[in-house]
Amino acid sequence: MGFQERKRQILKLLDKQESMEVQEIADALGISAITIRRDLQQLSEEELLIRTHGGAMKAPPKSPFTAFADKENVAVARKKQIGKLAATLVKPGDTIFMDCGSTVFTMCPHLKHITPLRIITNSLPIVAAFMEVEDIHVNLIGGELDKQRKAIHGERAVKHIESYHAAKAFIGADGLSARNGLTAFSETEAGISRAMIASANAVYLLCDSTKIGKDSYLKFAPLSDITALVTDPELPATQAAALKKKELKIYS
Amino acid sequence: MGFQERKRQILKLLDKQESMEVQEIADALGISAITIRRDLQQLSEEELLIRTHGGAMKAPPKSPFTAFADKENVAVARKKQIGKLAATLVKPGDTIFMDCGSTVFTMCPHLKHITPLRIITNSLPIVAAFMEVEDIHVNLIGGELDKQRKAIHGERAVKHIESYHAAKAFIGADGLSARNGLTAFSETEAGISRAMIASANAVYLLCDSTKIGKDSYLKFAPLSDITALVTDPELPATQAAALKKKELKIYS
DNA sequence: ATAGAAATGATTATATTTGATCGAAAATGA
DNA sequence: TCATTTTCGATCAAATATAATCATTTCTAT
Repeated sequence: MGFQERKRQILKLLDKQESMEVQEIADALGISAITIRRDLQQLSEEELLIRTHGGAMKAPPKSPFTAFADKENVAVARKKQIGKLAATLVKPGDTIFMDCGSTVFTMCPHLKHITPLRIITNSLPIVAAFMEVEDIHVNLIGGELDKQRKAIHGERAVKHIESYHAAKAFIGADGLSARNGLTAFSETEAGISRAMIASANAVYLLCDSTKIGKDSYLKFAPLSDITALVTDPELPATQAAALKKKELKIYS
Repeated sequence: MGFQERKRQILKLLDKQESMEVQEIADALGISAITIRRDLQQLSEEELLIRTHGGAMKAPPKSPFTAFADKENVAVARKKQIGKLAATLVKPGDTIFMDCGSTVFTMCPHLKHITPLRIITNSLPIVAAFMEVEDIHVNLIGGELDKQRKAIHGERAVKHIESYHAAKAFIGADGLSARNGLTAFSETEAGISRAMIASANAVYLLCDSTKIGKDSYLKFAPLSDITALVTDPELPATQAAALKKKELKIYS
């Protein structure tokens, strides 16, 4: 068994075990502890795991192109549910806006068979997701690359969106409340969302229940701007009631 | 069994096995280990697998952005030379256009330390290449996604380029001759190149020697539009002379 | 058919990798 | 705090893989 192969094995073991001791790994692979130590050193230099005294721990998930940053990894299951549900609102032949949030991204796997479809987006992970899909046409919004969010932002991007029209827009938000409507962390992202809202017939807000009833710092759109909220079933009844009172339609 | 056939077989084996040792492959194909080693070296240069001490591993699934189509794999070494040379023309603080050709792409590794830098491009592989580079600012041209070329094309993309200005443009071509100037296969790509030429102070054409003296079907720019040609040292003297006669500067 | 080119295989010298040993450093428990 | 135990890092020797060189075979074009 070669060097690289062993590295893979170690990582695979760690994937299940969360953390392991040197001797434990050595026994599992039938190889001397000193060699395992060398491997661990290299792997930790590559930041594929965390070296500890006597062993190693699983590395915090790295973000390649398609992955999202750490903060996004909360409530993954909930987001996936939302993505699946939101995808049912899309029909073959639609033209849709999709913004760069991680919740919106979870729609992608469910969209692949709703063809033909035209997607206008500023999100690079979304572009990557449809790279191999024949009948989905992608229009990528141009502008400044935001490396952290893996998306395109800026004034030019807003202009770009304004020159298009779509039947439906799927957007995210960092907070949603009956009182303050849609709120966001980031000014630039909010600008994109606003532009999409303005250019779409129907606007669907994808927002998991943990964000509902909470406000982020920037108000960027009133509740009346959105056609419906798509969320998960764990939305507390009191929150649901408050939103319905404002005549907001809710899918969950 | 020919050389190409063997390569295919090796890749097929690896597809199932995840990783194999040299001797293992040699036995499976009934061929000497030394030859397998040579094959593996070539295959790893083409990035179709990962060479390890004692064997090889399946190539990691390429990110949908970084991979180029197969036809690009010809003349890899030549292209890399050109990329390295062209990168020396870039200075810290520059704003540059880069088009979506594979030759232009080879500049990327050499640009990572020329900072700060501002790159305006329609190429997704280039965007991916600089995703993790702090001091390189990327402006992605917006428009229709061309999945095959992993680039953005279309009328909107041309408009986008026209609204910017850059000190230098680095572009490719499918053919170059003293008689017909720059030629291309694809109408849409030619449109992008033309727009970049029009909005840059200096235009550098990156073109490997196999394409020089040949014409593709669409003439898209005269020789006088380009500041200099960057090519490899294998350019035949007769071709070089013909181009120099037209007052074209050549780096090789 | 034959010369030249390319691919393959064998051999040897060089590189890497592996495992062992031992002194130094770090963790553990009183 | 100190002593004990464990782990770590460096150096060395053995095993193994590789690169380089050359001879042989196979293919190609005339």
